Amino acid sequence: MSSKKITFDDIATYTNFSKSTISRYFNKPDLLSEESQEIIRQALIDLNYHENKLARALANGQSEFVGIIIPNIYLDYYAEVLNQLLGTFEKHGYKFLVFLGDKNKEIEKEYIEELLAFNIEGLIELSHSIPSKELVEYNIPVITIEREDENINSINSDNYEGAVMATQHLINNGCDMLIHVNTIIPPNAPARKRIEGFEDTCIQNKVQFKTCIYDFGNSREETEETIKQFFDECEKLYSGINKGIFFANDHYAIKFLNLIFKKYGYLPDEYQLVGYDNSPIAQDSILKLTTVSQQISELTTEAMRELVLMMEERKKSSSPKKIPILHKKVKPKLIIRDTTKPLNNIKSLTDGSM
Amino acid sequence: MSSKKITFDDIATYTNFSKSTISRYFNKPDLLSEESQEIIRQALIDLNYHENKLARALANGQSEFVGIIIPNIYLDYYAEVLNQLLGTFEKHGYKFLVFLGDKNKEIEKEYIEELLAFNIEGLIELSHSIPSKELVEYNIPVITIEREDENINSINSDNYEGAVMATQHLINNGCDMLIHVNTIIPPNAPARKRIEGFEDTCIQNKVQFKTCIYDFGNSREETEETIKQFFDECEKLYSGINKGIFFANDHYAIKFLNLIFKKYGYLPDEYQLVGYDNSPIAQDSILKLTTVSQQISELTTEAMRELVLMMEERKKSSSPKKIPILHKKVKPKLIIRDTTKPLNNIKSLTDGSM
DNA sequence: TTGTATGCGTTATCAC
DNA sequence: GTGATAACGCATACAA
Repeated sequence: MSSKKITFDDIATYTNFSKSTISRYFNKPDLLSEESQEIIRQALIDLNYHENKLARALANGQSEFVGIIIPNIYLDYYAEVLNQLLGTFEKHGYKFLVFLGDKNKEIEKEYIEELLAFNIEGLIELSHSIPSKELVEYNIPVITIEREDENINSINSDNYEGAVMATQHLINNGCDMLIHVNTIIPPNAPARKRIEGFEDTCIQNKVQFKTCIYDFGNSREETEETIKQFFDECEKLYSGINKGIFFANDHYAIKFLNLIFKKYGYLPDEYQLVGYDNSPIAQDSILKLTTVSQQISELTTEAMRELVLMMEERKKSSSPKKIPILHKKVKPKLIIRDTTKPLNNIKSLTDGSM
Repeated sequence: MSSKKITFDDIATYTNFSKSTISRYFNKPDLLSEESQEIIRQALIDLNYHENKLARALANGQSEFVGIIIPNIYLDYYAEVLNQLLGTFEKHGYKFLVFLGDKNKEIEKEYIEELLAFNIEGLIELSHSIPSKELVEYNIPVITIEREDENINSINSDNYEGAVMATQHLINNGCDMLIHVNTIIPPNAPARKRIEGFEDTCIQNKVQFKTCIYDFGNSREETEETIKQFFDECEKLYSGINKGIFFANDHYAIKFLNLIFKKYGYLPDEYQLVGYDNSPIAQDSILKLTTVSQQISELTTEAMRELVLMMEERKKSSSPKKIPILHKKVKPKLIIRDTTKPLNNIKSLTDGSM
């Protein structure tokens, strides 16, 4: 039926206009008279025309594609980031070509080549394999989210601030011993700032603290085993002390919480837990977890805003125009739920105002 | 530096070959002599050539694009499906253009138009808005996953079988009262089969049962409230009876499990719970949940396999070739964990063999 | 084994 | 306001 492809040529013959006029109808309709527009409009319907954006992209150099390289989508954080990014189609009209990165640098570079072969107008990089120094060399608009970004534009959550808020909250609640549990983080990764934020806050408040860095392995089992060991150690070493534990993510915190519940059947006052990420799991657990939200929605909105700016800029002036590198930070939010509560002592009252 | 775009023309001049020969180097290299190949190979490096797949696609009609329309990515199930689908790039080489569907039919149809404008070779539809009858009319290879599929090729999890396995397991374990909790499911949706599978199995085994359909609302709060009411009812109506509860998904089951733990501090023998989906949460809960895995990996592998077949077929014969509609089912898997266990009575021993 | 000519469906540059 | 013509970068039928 409508199998044969209708092109501008067909419409031109049908309407007795030229190809150029048909093209103008789409790109600069104001140049056409009202009647001409109406004639073409009708012809499109009569002939059942469907646009070919490949041809368009080839001719004008604008693919409307944005590439995304993301480590995976089974982690809540990445899934939500991708979710939000894809949602911006309505606003900006860019289509997304998505690749799963983080295998190794070479493979990821092949992905970028593939994306470039389709003339992507911009790239959003969440994967960690390619140093920012090399990303710059592709000479296209790139924005990174939550990764090493020394030489390139980026949007990051303010990890330092997030850690400060979590730590201060635990201190305000009257914890006497602060513990931070984290995994091995690559140098330059923004998440490292959480450790600094934690330690600085403890020192400033003159409170006892300990930073525990573990290798959590690559499987659920290893992670659970590691948390279990940490739990046993806590029970043994800090029994009777009011502990405030700040975990690097919600999963570690929930695993810990489950161990506590299995042993006690409830969360003893001497334990206060704070997670990170505000993943769905933080609300599906036996007690709803106090956590730090990275404000993913703002993170992605900002990322797209900046990327669109860069892409627009590029269309106008072909002059490279050396703008200083942009590192934007999004302030996280402490979400207080049921795994932290003020202990009944003076400290928690005075700390807030001092 | 390497800003100017190198084309086949440049390579042709550089090597004293013609454009066609350069093209052949990429598409039918065997036709070239070894020396010619070597010369061109070197020229590509010297000139720093980068292929333009837009031009290629325009010329040969093969975009290498597959469109995906998926309701969202914050639900574990969809996130994992997308994760797996994107992972097939290594195997098949198709690039994925991803859209978030399920707003309404009109918008989703616009997405499809957009995808068609980029000459996608095939479409994977997970969203529910567009009836299969209308999907067929686009006249391109389409495969649906877990949705209404009357008029179109599809891959579905065998929901009936999944429900049977879950129910039979509860019966074998000695439950005297079977309950199935589900939400309001649109007609024709494959998930409906779970209800049938549950009820049929109960009837066959002559065991008491009840099917509870609730409107779980659109927010976490509403869902929790509904589960809470269901829990209270269970406690009141079926106290002392060995209940086997089969939930439509892991989230409902976990919410229920949390309520039990908050009340009792453990899972009493009179409760046995089975979820559905094998979401990550099933293993992060206070007790690891017995659940039915949809075998997402096989679901997506099969989907891509079939889609690739259809796409290949289409390239060869332009004859529409009426093949019968394919409805493939993937067998789910019962994953037994800590929320079910055989009760000590004869029943659990004999039931299996009868 | 390689070259010539034409087409893919648009946009862009002039010209009228 | 509108039209002719040359790009865009590659593929392919037909020659040689």
